[in-house]
Amino acid sequence: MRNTPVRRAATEILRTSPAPLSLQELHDQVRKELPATAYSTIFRLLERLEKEGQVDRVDWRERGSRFEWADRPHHHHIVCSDCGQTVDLDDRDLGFSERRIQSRTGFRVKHHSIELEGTCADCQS
Amino acid sequence: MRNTPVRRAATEILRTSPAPLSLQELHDQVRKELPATAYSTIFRLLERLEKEGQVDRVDWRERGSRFEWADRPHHHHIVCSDCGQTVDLDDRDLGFSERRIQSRTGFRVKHHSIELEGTCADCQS
DNA sequence: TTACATGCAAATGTTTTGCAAGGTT
DNA sequence: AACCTTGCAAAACATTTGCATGTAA
Repeated sequence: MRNTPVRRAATEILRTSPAPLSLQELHDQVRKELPATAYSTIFRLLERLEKEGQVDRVDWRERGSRFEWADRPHHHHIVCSDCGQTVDLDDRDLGFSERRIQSRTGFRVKHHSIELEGTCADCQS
Repeated sequence: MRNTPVRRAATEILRTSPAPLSLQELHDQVRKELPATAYSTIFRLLERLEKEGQVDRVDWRERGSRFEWADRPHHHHIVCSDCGQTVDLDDRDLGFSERRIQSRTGFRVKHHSIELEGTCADCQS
């Protein structure tokens, strides 16, 4: 993959983002530095990064697809519906085990997607 | 809600479907009985049934939004990626507890969405 | 008769693609 | 120079809405 300005900017933004970004959000942020950047360029970049496994896609019902840099191990998210704060959760936090599912259903589990929504401690007061 | 042919057909199909249906699939099935039925009619019907809580929406990453009759209690799904067979799972099956999340994160959990994909026992052989 | 439901067509919104021009190696 | 990337525009899809007509109550 060639080292171009758009790619440098986009990957830097993705790497340092505290929460997964939508295509639109990433495009907006890249354009702050490189205003001429096309939406389709970001589309193709994310498509490619996802295919190569450098970026993971997260699907939230109401918030659409979002992307995050794939440097952290497997995890899920809980998002605050008031302020948007996102916290990562791993399978252990969730009590999730593919083995348990396998023994209950006979299915061999390939993927699982778990997304939670709630109110963070700050927004509860 | 008025008792019309389209609604009778659509609700009967939804009620008896073994797995959640997409808008497109429901439209196709309704048209087997009522060929003139418009896509937008099914769109509006689902929109309304969901709003009234008679139908639940399920979001699968690659399979899009699907709808199921809301007569069963809260549950999730595991789908066979080979044959499409869908099995329901409840929170107990998954080891899931909102209380645990709450104590680990401080978040008060409002919703959670869990979708699994795998290979069913039949397709493993 | 009245108000809701439907079919049709078009508007919106989103995701994807084709292609010529420009940039990286 | 060769090939990959990009911007632009349009295509392909999917979702949603407006409106005149049909139909249940």
